[in-house]
Amino acid sequence: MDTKIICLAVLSQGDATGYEIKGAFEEGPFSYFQDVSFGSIYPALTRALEDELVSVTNFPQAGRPGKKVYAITSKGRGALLDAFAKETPGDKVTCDFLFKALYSQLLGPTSTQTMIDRRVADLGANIDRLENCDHGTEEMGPREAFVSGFGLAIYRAMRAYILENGDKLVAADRKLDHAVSAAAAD
Amino acid sequence: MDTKIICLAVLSQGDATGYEIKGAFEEGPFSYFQDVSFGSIYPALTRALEDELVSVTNFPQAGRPGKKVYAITSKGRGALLDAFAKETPGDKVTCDFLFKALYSQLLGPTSTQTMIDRRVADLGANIDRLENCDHGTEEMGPREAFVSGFGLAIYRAMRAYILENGDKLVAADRKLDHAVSAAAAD
DNA sequence: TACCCATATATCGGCTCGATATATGCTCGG
DNA sequence: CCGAGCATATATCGAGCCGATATATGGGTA
Repeated sequence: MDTKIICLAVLSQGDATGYEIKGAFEEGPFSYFQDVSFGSIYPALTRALEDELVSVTNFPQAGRPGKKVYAITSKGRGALLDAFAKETPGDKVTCDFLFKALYSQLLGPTSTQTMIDRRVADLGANIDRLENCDHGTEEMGPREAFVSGFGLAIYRAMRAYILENGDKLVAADRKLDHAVSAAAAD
Repeated sequence: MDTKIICLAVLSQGDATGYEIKGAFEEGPFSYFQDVSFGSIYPALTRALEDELVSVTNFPQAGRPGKKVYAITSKGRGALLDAFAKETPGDKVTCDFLFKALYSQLLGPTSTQTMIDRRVADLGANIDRLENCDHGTEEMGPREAFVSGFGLAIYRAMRAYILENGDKLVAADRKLDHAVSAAAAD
């Protein structure tokens, strides 16, 4: 999703600084599907300001760099609604693990097994985080619960699949290893 | 995954042109988790050539632009192995649908329902494609089967979750709608 | 015949990420 | 009691990526 739209969406629920916009996604249950870097946010806010989609108020602070609190304008609200009305591109599971799996013969059976174990552990950590988040501190609305539950369901499905089929990947690499050894013995 | 590494990985299984490297991912069962654009491939191949990770052979063709067939070098093989040995960043489910779901009050119940229906249909199409691919034409090795099966499992989990919980999202938007109407009536 | 598609390479603008710079107060461990 | 590191807060830069566009032409289809 376009950084400009992310900013507008956050601002539609209340004024915020660039720092706070990043904070809305970098931790909490939503970091699994969306994150934004400062290198995107600040230029995006500047562009949005030029297009009059947002307005700024400066709050100089002693010592620290002054806060710049952004607010969405009615033009910005229109742009946000337009973007939401447009059709969304399909989902994408971006995952280096899958790419490596496709070429696991480069790793060999031992490293492949290590990679699988690491991925399962990683997914477990993510699942724990989302589960605890669920019972967590502040009240979670139905939308937040839906998105967080979605992540939980996907992560569980990933782990289950890897746990069930990972050995086939290792077996393929082991078979190739034997074939190479046999050829070398000739 | 770095485009340079994608190119090297494809070339490790045989010489290819830039056009063929793109073809390896843009269709077939692997497009769901990885794709590369020409705008990335050609510059990446040029850089790899400068770093002596690949070599080229030119095949001028009558009429058409000449094919440039790339081959991986031993230095390139080393770089590929290094990249595979490094730890991978965790998976990411990039999905505009989830972002919109988080802010579905901007859409209202009707549009939210439409969005959900469209997403379910879309996922169904993807599932069909992966299922048919599975029984498909050419022989699929265990690695290809693993990756393709992974996609199938994830898409099914997504669809199941949305089918089961989508109504909660719509209900939240409907409730808000009523509240707004009541406030307007005051 | 006209049009679009497949083959094939290449570049450009705009955008994104990750790293880095700047500036300061607060907290925690040694 | 002092320094390290972290939280707050903005901003910029280089490298790389995506999508669109340009170029060139043979083959198939309406």
